[in-house]
Amino acid sequence: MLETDRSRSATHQSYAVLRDRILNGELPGGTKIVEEKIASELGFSRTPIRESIRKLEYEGLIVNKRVVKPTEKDLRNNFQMRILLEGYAAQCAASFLPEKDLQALYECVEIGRKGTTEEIMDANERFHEIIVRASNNSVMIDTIDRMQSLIYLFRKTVVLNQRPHLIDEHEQIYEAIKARDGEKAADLMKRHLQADLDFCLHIIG
Amino acid sequence: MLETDRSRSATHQSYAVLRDRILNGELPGGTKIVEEKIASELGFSRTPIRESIRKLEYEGLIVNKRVVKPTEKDLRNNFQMRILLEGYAAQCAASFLPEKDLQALYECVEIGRKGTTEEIMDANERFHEIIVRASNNSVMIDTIDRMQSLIYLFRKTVVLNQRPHLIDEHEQIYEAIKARDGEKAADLMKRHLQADLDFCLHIIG
DNA sequence: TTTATTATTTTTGTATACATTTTTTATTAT
DNA sequence: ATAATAAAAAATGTATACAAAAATAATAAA
Repeated sequence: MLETDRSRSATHQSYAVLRDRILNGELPGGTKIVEEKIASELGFSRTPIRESIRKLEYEGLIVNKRVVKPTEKDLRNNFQMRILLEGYAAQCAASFLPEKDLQALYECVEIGRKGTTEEIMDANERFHEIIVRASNNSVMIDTIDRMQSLIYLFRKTVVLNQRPHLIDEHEQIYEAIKARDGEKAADLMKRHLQADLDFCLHIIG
Repeated sequence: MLETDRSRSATHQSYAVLRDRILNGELPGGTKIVEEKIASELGFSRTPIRESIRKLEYEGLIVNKRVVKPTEKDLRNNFQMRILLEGYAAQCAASFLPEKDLQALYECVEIGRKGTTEEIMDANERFHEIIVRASNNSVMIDTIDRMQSLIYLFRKTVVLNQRPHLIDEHEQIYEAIKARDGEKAADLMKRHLQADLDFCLHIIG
């Protein structure tokens, strides 16, 4: 259904719409966000709009009342965080990951080889999510969650060019986790993210 | 001056007051936070109070409309994050830290030995802050900033018992940074935070 | 007494109005 | 024409009112 979902709060609805409009480029970086304008556009009052804007500010999608225009530095900063957190998470995964999740991880690799672009993107996201959850650390999970939007925003420009070896790297990480080799899993994950960053930087540079 | 500061917004004022009341124990863990009650208490309307509450929720000081009661798990999660981020920051500091900051770092160590309890606490906080800033990564800096309140809340119970070797450890970290030994600085920082965590857990356990 | 069910009250969510601040535009002086 | 200032407009911050939802208390049935 495409009509607005009356079962959720106005705040939640407007947040979701705004967020999507930013992520899909409908509201490009630099766009001024004016409460009243958004409010009348979406058919809500300013009050819930205000709250969604605040939430988007916390996620870094809105800065100074404008849609963020992430810099190369932002990209580096976010990836450096991911390298630290997901590296650690991969190590945890090697120690703790239950069989069920291990299978799910492998499915992501398989879809990465055979799926449609859409499916591949989902699978990649899921691959990382499973590993992050293995950290069993809600602070980390929430932090990475908050960073997702910004990273996605950047990735859009990159995503159509499928990066070579991406799935191979995932498979290697999967193998290391399966073999319960924490050191190796962490190291591979860090290299994987670094390569991803380098690829992004190369494309936009 | 103790009277409310009219130069700042109601949102900012109420945020600061609420935050402090939570941190100093005036609003102990588990206390139900009711917008209307706080509003009339502080002499503002619900609108700005609502916003401050949201902000405190993002910081983790309010959960489900109640003042957070951090668990041992929360403590561990937060410290694990700090170990990763501040370990990395210490490494950066060894590479990049300007002379001026290096001196400031040493002053923190000195105050740690000679100062009053109040001064020591401030110096300890500053010591870590200088190193975190050396990461030159705003995402990291902001993340650690957001975690401070929760950590402080927990620390309150521990802070009166001065932990042995704390200042010695700071000095060692300072020395490693001064010697531009990134590996060592990171390693010492990680051990330092782990020791801090263990001490906290021991006290509350 | 305990458990369901229904009133009642409290609290939150949202709309609206107005006050304050910020931004833009117009005007004047250099 | 440029910079400084004043006037106007726009946008945000805050208060208040009411509607919806959630929590609590009261009542009835098992």
